[in-house]
Amino acid sequence: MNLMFEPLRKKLTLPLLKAIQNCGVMSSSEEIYKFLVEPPNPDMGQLAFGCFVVSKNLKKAPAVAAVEIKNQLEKIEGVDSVEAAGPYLNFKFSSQFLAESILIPILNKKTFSENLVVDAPKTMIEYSQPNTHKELHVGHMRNLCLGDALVRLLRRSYGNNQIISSTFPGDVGTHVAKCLWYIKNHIGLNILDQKRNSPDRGEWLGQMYSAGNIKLEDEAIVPEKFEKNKKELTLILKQLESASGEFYDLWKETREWSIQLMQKTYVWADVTFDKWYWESDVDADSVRTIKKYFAEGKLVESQGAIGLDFDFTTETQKEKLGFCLLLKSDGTGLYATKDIELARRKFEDYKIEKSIYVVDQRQALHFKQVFRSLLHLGFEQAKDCFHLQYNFVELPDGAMSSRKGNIVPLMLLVEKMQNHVRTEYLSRYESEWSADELNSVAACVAKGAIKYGMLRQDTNKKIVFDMNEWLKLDGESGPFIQYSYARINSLIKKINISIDGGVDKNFDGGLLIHSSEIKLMQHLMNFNTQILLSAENYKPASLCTYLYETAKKFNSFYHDCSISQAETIELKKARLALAMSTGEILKQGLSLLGIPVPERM
RNA sequence: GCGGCCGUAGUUCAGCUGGAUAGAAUACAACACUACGAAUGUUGGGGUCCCAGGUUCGAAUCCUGGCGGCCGCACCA
Repeated sequence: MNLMFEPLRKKLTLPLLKAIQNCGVMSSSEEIYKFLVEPPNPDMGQLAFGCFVVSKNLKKAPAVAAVEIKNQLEKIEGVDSVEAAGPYLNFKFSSQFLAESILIPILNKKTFSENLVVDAPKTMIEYSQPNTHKELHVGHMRNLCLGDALVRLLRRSYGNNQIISSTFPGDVGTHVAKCLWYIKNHIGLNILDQKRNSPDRGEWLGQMYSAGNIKLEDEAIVPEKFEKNKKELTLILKQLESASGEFYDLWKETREWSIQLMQKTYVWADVTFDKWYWESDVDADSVRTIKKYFAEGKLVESQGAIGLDFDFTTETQKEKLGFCLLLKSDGTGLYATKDIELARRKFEDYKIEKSIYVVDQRQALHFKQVFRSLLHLGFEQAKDCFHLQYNFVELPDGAMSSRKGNIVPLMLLVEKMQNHVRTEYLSRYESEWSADELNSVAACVAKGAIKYGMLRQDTNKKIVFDMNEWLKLDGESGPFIQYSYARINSLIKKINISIDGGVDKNFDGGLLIHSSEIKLMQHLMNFNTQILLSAENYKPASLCTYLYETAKKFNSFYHDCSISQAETIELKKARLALAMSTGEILKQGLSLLGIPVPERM
């Protein structure tokens, strides 16, 4: 259940409820809280109540209802004026009240610790399902950034203990076989002695996979070669399955190389998982589980295979999800087989009530079938399983595919971005800052650029990745927000005044009357509402927009209202408090997106 | 054929659980640094919100039907 935590809205609910009841209409605080919106123009006030709901019950025009409610409204402390403007009641708060109820909780950090929701469900978020023996590319970056931001947003909203993050790497399967096949048949196993000590052995495996795939596709048109290759691949897969033989040993060793490369990426992204589910671990059990369900009569047989049919029409039901195949006619499992077993483990091992899967949109039907199957098998939690689908990252000349080998490796983007930031923007500090600081700031800004770029766009729109466009860093970007933060930070250091008794105590908020100051405060007011909205709608992109607007509103304030040149020391203190609050919001907000801030840049 | 997602300024996108005059960025034009950091700010032009119906006091937003693009639909993952 969501709490009413936003102080300005909360302030108006009770007086409004009373006034509406005096007009003879029943309502509730929750309803009123929900219908309080921001006027289009901040000069009209900070909050507006649309009288449409009331007018319906009153059977009067909304504008008439607005006037009637206004007449019933008692004086509210902190509210300077109430105006009926057409169907709306506009409330203008005093600067004093705005500063007290918005800035002070930010400065004493209450804003960042108060509860937003009670009775939140225990939730698992699975994201990043990388394959070993392949290299992560910029497409995987979208998944990683999205999943991580969701974990952070939901932890803030639901509480840290309610959220479990997990990953499900694919460390077995035909892609592994293809990679090993190519090394053995076309490179020779001797090379491994040399690769063992090579720093790029993980990347190299990815290249071997691509090369193997291309080779196999080329040779598939010659029937003899096709048959020979198929036999060799089957042999490899059999060895992996039986956990013995030279390919099994090879797999065990090379798997580690890939995992180390993944870890490197996760370290870069500041991502950690509470639980790693390995495909190799789930694989065998999944087939056993499905066979058990079949023996219990919960599944059907069709054309020698086993699964569930969700394509039927009866008098009461209509389903068009197709046939969900769970066991092939040769008795082996499929992707869906593993996902059923995986879900079972999540439900039973962690007692989760809600399960989120961050996977690209091509899997939409797959997850519909899996969730439907889980429900059929008696898992009520399936109703709270959610597939967060996102669209692909493409290159300007089309789709990216590690099979074809036309990928932009994820760490290449990171490297290019860091170098770019270092040479184009930070070179001016070359003589002033230490090399360590230059490097760490470049890394921080690059991270901001990449993560923000991946998150700012709505999940169901595709991203066309153009390296040159990404390196531009102007307009709505992560570094724009980081820059605003860095500027606020150095501003605070330079102003060099102290606020008696700490910044959260003694400043006169009543002095903040410039429209840029009011607009900024009004915007800061919505921080927690915005977080909850982003979390519950699974939309980190909306938090991106919010933070970008925060930075822009701060920039306007910065240009309109000088702090160092403020007329009085009191005004200086008040403006400083506003700047500090904004800096805090930017820092905390970015951290929920997984983006750090530099102290200077 | 069936299903999912998308269609808003030249371009990339917000807004979509219905509400006040549809917003940014970019590109283009002009202006503002002896100044708390110009990775900035201010101003300007630029729109049949894919089309047609419907619901409503009110539709970019909801419903129906089209059109266009991408994706998916049984032994791959």
